[in-house]
Amino acid sequence: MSSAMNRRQPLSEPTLHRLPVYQRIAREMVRRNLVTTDSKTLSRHSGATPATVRRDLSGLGTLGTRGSGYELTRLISAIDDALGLNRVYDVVVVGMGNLGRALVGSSNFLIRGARLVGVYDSDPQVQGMEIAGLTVHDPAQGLVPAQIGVMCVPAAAAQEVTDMLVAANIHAIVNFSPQVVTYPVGTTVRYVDFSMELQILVYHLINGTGPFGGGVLRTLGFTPPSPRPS
Amino acid sequence: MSSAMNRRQPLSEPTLHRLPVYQRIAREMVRRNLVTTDSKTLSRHSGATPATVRRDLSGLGTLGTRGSGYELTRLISAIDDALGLNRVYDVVVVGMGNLGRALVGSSNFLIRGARLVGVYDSDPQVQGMEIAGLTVHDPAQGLVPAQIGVMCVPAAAAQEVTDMLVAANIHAIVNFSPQVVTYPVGTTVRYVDFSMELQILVYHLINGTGPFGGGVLRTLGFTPPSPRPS
DNA sequence: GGATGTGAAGTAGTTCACAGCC
DNA sequence: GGCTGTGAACTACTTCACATCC
Repeated sequence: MSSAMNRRQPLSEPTLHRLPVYQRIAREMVRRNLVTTDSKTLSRHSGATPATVRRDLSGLGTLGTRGSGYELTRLISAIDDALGLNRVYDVVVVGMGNLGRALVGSSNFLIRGARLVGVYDSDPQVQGMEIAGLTVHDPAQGLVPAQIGVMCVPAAAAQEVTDMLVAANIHAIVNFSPQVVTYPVGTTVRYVDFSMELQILVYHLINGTGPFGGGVLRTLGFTPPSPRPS
Repeated sequence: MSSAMNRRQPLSEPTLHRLPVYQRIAREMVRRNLVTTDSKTLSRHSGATPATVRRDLSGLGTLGTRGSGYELTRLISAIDDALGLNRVYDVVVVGMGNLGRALVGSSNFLIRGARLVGVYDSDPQVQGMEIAGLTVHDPAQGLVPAQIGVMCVPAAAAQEVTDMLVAANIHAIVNFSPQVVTYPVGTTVRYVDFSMELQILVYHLINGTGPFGGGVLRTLGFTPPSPRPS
């Protein structure tokens, strides 16, 4: 039913980042027993303009109905499809401090298709504990095969853990450490940085962007790469 | 010394989101006893092109030296200045589960200028505990005055807590709950969503964007607003 | 020589506005 | 009537390329 690989032109980066938002809204609507929606409603809830919503969604193939709008279940599965959420991916999480536990415990972290296959911590006190149905192991002892690695370790350990992940053939990494790490070409690292959110919010607060400046808040979060420093 | 308010044209959104990245890199360099850097080096570590780095930084006033580059301390304080990090802001955090604790415990969450003034949880078991030097209180009993509110509560409580924050006159909110909330015009909400990072990573993984597609990974994280649903 | 800062050119993303379909 | 989907216009961002200054 769901063939993820109908070769359309790749989604633009901004579109790619709005799709999960639309999906969340659509899921919420389903929860409220709604059946359809339209670009204007999605616009109000997402902050994108109706035209942008339509442009984004039209990139997923023909899924709206002129005159009435979008069927929610169809919309949700089309976005799943576009993002590849109908495929199964194995995820390991390294670092079982508060953040690591918060992540694996959060129902929304493991999205459709993502399967938690390993949890690690270098602290012997934590090793052996059962978290999210898995036993915590020492990452230095080797990692279970996976496609995605998540790092929730202190900044000081970030580079070392990155190297471990790369050595374990895991080339897609989400880094929650406030640390720029280096990695070989062919590896992807996404940085997630809480303090950045605060910084941006403070800026908007001072400059009146966001609340004022047009009514609708529009924000983009930038996260960096870093191929091969010296 | 630091006058944040030299009225330049407001920073563009993409620039605004790269500045913290440059700053992090600069801080790391200072830690390694370096004194200056240049746009090419910042480019390598940030993933932006050298031209983009220069354009971004030139917006902060004249701070580079032709022929040699940027002095790190000057660069850091210029970014602080532009983002308003030299001003003091009061922050409250609602929700002291794993995530809330991880946040207030993380040294990088409270950036320069941000001051944690209140921590809250609706669980009586948690109330009274000392976390990050503060006693946890029941948010329903009222919140201490602050400029910024951070929500680390379950999705089901997100709307209620948003209303509390707004009632307490806190109009800048960071929402870590996977829940789209509604709020009055004049309030800013930034959504931070972990699962979104995974979704985007999965997309890049499938489509070969990022690792391939040009060598350097470039990613943008989009976070939504939502003014007034029905 | 070498790196910044910036007009000018190029590219990407957004918004308009309307034809097409329900 | 209403709402989608999309060429065309517009706006914003990025990149080039070079004059400028150390």
